[in-house]
Amino acid sequence: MSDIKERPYHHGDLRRALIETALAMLATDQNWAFTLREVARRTGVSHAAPYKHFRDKEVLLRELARIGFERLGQAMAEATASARGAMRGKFVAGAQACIEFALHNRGLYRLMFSSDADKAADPNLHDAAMNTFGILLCLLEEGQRSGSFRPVAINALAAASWAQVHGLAMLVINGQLLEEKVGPEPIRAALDVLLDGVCCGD
Amino acid sequence: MSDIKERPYHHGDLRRALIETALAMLATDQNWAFTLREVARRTGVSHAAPYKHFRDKEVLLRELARIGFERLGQAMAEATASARGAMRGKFVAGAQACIEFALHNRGLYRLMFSSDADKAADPNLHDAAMNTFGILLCLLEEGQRSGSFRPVAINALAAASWAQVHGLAMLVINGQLLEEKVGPEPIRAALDVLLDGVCCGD
DNA sequence: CAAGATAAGTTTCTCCTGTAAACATGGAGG
DNA sequence: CCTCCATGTTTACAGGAGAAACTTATCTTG
Repeated sequence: MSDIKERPYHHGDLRRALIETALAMLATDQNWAFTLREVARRTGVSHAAPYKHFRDKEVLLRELARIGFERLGQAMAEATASARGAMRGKFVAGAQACIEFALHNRGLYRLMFSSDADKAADPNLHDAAMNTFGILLCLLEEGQRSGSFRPVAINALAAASWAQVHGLAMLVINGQLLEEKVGPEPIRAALDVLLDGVCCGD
Repeated sequence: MSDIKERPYHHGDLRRALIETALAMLATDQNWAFTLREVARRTGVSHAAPYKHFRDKEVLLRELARIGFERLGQAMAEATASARGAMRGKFVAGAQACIEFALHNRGLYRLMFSSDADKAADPNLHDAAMNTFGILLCLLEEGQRSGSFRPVAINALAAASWAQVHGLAMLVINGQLLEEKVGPEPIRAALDVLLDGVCCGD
C-alpha cells in the first residue's frame, strides 16, 4: 500500500514488459539460456502469466530474434548511410556495425542465428531477417552500379559478404578471434581481404 | 567378445558407448538438444550411470565437440591433400570439405561452435579446435610460399578464410543459403569471391 | 583363496523447468 | 448493475539435471 506502484492485477502491458525483461537478460547473460519462469519472476508476475501472451517459449524467442534483426538492420543501415565516401568504406562501416552489434548483444545475436529462432516457423521473423539481408544486397547493388564492385553475379557477392560478416561476428563473440591467433585488427584485415575480391581493380 | 550379451552389470566400455550413442543422436536430431537421460536410456543403462564417466552434461558435450573437431580436421586435411593442382583448388577443396562436414553433421557442427562447447573450459577441446584451424593456416602458408596467395599478413588471410568458411557452413546448415536467395552453387561462387581477394593477380 | 577395496551400476531424492487446467479479478458493454 | 472475457494466479504434472546412498562385479593383496 505504501508502495509507489501497487501493481494492479492487470499489468497493462505485460507483453512488452516481458520482452524487455528478456532482452535485458539476454544483454546480461550473453548465452540466452534464460528460463521463461525467470523472465516472469523478474517481471514480477506468476510463472504462467507469459503464456497469455506467448503460446510457448519458442514464440517469445522468435519475437526476440525478430526484434534483434530489426535493430541489427537499423544499425547497419545507419552505419552505411552515414559513411560517406567510397563504396568500400560504406561496406566496411556496415560490416563493422554488424560485428559491433554482435559484440554488444552476444546473447541476442546468438539467439538470432540459433536453430531455436526458426525462420520457417514465423513469417515475421523471416521477413525481418530478409530485410536485414536486403540492406547488404542494396549496398552491393549500389556498388556494382557505381562501378566500384565487380560485375559478377550479385548473389555470389551477397553470399560471400554475408558469410564473411556473419562468420566474423560469430568468431568474435566466441572469442575465437584473439590477437594471439589472428593478430590485431583482425576484423578490418579480414574484411580487406574479402573486399579485394569484391572491389574492382587493385 | 561376442556382441550378444546378457547385459552384464558392468558394461565394459560404457564411456565409449555413451559417446557413440550421443553422436548417433546428434546425427539424427541435428539440433543436439538431447538429454543425458535419453542417452543413458538408449545405451541401456540407468540415467545416473553417465555421471560415473562425465562429471556433468557439459563435459560430455565438450568431448563430443572435441571429436567433432578431430573429424573435421581429418576431413579437411584429406580433402586438401588429395586435391592436386593449383593452390586455389586446394583451398576450395578444404573449404567444401568443411561445409560438407557441417551439412552431414549439423548437430555436431552446431555443438562444436556453440557456447556450450566452451574452449576455455577444456584444454583438449581447445587444442583440437586449434589443430583444425592449423590446417587452414598451413594451407595459406603454403600458398604464400608458392606465390599463389598474396603476401599480406597471414593472419588477415586466416581470419578472412576461417570466417568465410565457417560463415558459409552456418548459413548452409541453417538453410539460409537457398537458391531463391543467393542462386545456385552459392558456396562455390562465394568462395570464388573470397579467393579473388586471397590470390595474386587476376 | 578369502576378503576388502574400488570402480561402475542402480535407486531414490530434490530442485527446477515447461506447460496445461482450473480458478480469480477487474474493466468494458449491455 | 450484472455479466463476459482478457489477463492474471494457483495448482498439478511430466520430465531433466544432478547428488547421495546403496549394490555388485572386478581387482588387489595378505
